[in-house]
Amino acid sequence: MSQTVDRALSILPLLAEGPADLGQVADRLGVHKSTALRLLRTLHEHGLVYRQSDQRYRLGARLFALAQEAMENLDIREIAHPHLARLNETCGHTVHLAVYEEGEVLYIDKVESRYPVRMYSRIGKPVAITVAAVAKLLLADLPEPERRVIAEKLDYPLYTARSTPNAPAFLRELEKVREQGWATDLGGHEESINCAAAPIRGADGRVVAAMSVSAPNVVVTADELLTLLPLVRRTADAISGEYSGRTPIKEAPKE
Amino acid sequence: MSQTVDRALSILPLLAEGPADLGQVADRLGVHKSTALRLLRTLHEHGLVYRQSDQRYRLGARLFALAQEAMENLDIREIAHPHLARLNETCGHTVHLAVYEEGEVLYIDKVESRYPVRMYSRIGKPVAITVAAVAKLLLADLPEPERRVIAEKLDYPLYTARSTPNAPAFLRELEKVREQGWATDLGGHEESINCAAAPIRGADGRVVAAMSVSAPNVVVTADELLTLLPLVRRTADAISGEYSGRTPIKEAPKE
DNA sequence: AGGAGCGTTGCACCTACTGCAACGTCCATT
DNA sequence: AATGGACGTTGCAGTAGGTGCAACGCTCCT
Repeated sequence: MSQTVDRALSILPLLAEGPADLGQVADRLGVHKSTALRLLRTLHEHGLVYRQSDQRYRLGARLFALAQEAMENLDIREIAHPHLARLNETCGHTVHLAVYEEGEVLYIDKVESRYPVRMYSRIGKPVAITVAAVAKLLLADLPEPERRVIAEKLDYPLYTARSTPNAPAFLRELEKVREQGWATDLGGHEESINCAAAPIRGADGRVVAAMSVSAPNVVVTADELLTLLPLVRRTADAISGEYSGRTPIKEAPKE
Repeated sequence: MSQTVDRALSILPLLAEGPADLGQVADRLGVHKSTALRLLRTLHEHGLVYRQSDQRYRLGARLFALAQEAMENLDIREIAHPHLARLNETCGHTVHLAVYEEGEVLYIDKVESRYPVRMYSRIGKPVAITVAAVAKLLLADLPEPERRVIAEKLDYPLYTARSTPNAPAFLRELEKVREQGWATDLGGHEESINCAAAPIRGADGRVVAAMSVSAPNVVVTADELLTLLPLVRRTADAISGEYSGRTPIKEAPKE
């Protein structure tokens, strides 16, 4: 491990606490002022550190730019796929991955069931937004006013007797889903199909995608499917972790 | 300037473009694989890079956290946000908040009219500094010699026929903006988009941020947008008042 | 089973990082 | 106005430690 880089990077969390001048940085790093100066200069050239008008150092704007660009280039699908495949190996059912985009919920990945009886769905196709378990999770995470606006605008087709009938019922369901952190669709879209879904969250805690397992009654009952929920949630959490770059940080660098 | 740190930091923008393996990083840095490995390891220990399951490297969670903290230290943003949101409620258009830092102008907040969900999506991106209304305001407030130096160094891309063509034109525009206390961008960046902007000032009268409303021609004409100018200026003044009235002291949490 | 590609490690060399001390500048104090 | 102190900055000599090389181990593909 590189000492110089290590020291330089140690400056960042230090500055995250608030602005500091050269002396303070040098002290807390345990190095000579001149050394700290050179490190700060290098950080500065890369825009990670900003020198405010009173000459003290602060975290710089390039940090946003980097984080922002990294977000954009992150492909949930790519990251999630191995997890989805593994889940499918374990339970055998169809696994879906979906995102919310401009008023629609879209399937962006799918691993087919090993059983001969499969549910129909297509990647890229908008899902039945008022009933699908993944849709509930994605909408439940939106700010309340927006949820309301969307709910009012939607149609509520009665696919089955258990379909969500209207906006108030939908909003109530969303509230419930939001609180419990998972969702189901028990025959709300097609009479014989049940789903259990869990949210995938980004570094900021917001829901960026949702995943589900689906199976028809003829293969497993709704109750049996629900026993998979912990597994689904664990898988979703694993994807969240990887997506947000959450490293099991070791508390190494003290002395 | 420290070579080692310089190399290490050069990895970050490289990874922001997308995941890369050791060989790719080493090649693009122009160093031996073993060197790149050690740099990456150090970055990894600090959580700035993350190693995904396929062993490729990516920017890590710590970077997002730091960006977040850096952003939170900008208390203008906190103060301004409710005002921006209210303005957005009133006029329905996109509202931006931007600051100047180290030769760049960056959006630090945005309220999007149509897709409030994606409101963080472009924050952190440098703006088109030669044409954006907020950029003109922020640069116009710099001391004259500094303005000139910056203006000389800039590129003047012709996004549209109305883009600022060169340094003299830009300096003239800045002078005008400085005197009138507001700025516009009428199709200078994208043909169909107009903006009207106003400055936010600190207690000492210096411009600390700038805000704007933007709307495409298809929604409102440039003239109609300009009728919002008084409202934008009043909002900016309200933020200025609140910002300068408050003690901008951020206490360090330890010691 | 063999080979290619990639990450990893130990090592010797010498780059370039470090701490020191001296200098410049700004500000507060006398 | 003069002086002292605090802080940032720079040139320099010594050596800590970063670098590239080459060899090794692993996994995956043929």
